[in-house]
Amino acid sequence: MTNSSGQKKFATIKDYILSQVETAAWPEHSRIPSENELATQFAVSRMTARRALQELTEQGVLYRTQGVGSFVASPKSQSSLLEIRNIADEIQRRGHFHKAELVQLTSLPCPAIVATALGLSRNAPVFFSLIVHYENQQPLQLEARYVNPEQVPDYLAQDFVLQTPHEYLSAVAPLTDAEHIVEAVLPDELTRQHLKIPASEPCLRLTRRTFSRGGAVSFAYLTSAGSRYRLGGQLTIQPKA
Amino acid sequence: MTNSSGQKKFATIKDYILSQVETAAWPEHSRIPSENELATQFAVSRMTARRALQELTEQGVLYRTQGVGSFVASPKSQSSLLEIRNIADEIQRRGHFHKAELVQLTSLPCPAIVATALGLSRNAPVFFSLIVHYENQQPLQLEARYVNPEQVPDYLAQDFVLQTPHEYLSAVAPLTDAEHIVEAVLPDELTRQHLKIPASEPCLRLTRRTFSRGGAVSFAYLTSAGSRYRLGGQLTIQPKA
DNA sequence: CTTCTAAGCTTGTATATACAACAAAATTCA
DNA sequence: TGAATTTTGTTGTATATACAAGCTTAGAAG
Repeated sequence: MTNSSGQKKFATIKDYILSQVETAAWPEHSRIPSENELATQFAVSRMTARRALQELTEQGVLYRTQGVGSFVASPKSQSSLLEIRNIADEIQRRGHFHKAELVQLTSLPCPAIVATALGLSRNAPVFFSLIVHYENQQPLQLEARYVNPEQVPDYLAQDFVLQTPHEYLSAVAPLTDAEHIVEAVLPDELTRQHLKIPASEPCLRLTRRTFSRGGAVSFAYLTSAGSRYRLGGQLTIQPKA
Repeated sequence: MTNSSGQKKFATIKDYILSQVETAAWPEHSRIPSENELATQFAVSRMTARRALQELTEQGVLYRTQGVGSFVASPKSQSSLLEIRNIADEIQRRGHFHKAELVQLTSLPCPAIVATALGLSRNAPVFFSLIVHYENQQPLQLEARYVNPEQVPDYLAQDFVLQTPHEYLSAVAPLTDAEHIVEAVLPDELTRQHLKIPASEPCLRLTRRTFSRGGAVSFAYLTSAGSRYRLGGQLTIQPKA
């Protein structure tokens, strides 16, 4: 079921398409290879190639028309997406006490709860980033973040750049313009996958909503494996000096 | 490709599942028929039944676990943040001024995290309560709490001045999905002075901000010394080892 | 009793095939 | 020329099959 790198086949094709789109090798609104062409190129069945195209369509990367083809969707977000990716690199480069890895960065139609939280219309494009945080070489937290694309500059300047998830928990300043909710949940599929925990292991999930004068800016989930992240562990983190 | 009504087959199955969920014929967190069972029941292939289940999972109606089955998701989990916010607004509007008011919601099957914390068996009935704390006639804290039913009398007698307006709750919102609203921080100066605790002692801080379209309307928070705060003990997650 | 193993279920991935629905291009026909 | 028709290629739906991956339970082994 997997290729030489252990990755699933449809995921390999997704990565390929994403790289073509992000590097603008396939420009906006350009027609991309058909299901059959991709299937031939990657030596998979059409249904496998189709799955890659379909998931990217659901994530807002592509749009497809029956009888016509598949096309690269509005990359208005893509320049900003690259910005966020650079910032994730910056977090890692600065050598905070934990390592962060950006595993997914896409623009996707707004889920209902995010639309409500951010005051966006349903299915409006929203930035979605997925970051795995490590401590002691072990995946510790999974951060899913939804960002209002139109407010990215403010968001970057005020909030995102220099703050680590630990600082989210300990710093007081953001409290004046943010809501925090910590809840105990069972891990969703993404969390299970990235933290490598069983479905039955309870997690702590931090939900954070950030506001600017213009309104809600971001909506983030930060999920931590319960067995690795005791509440006491959170409390020992030093506050921002 | 379509059935007698011209509807697509997977859509027919989706509608069926949705009707079962919406009428609570299949209650929350209950296991629903497997892919093969649905395929047999509707005389379709497993992949068609699978598509119905998959799309409903993506929509948050179901959740699925490999090797186990498909289950009815809790719709409240997607909107609980807003429901809690509405309750806070409603409490403030109605002008309740008690030191601590227990607004009991329901008894729930014990989530895994609570089972771990309280030492109950999984899915055993547990008391879920929502407690509002007031100070200086201002709403100060909104607290979600799980209680071991067998310990409720002691709990009531020892800790709180309580009122239980069931009718109020039924009028406001049925909050059947549990949320813990608590944040872990180190104490600030004010907290240290009033609680007489060292700076290194962890605290639980709850924050509550209420917004209208014009901006922030109210802000409520409560910081409690972790060692004195009963909820902290309940929420502490023990490592597996 | 505990621990390990195997069976039997579940969902997840992948293949090969077939036909339907649709749109654009090519062809035919007036 | 211009309109109607056919062809071609695309995505959409559906089936049947196979194996992988994961969880639970039953039973064997110690």
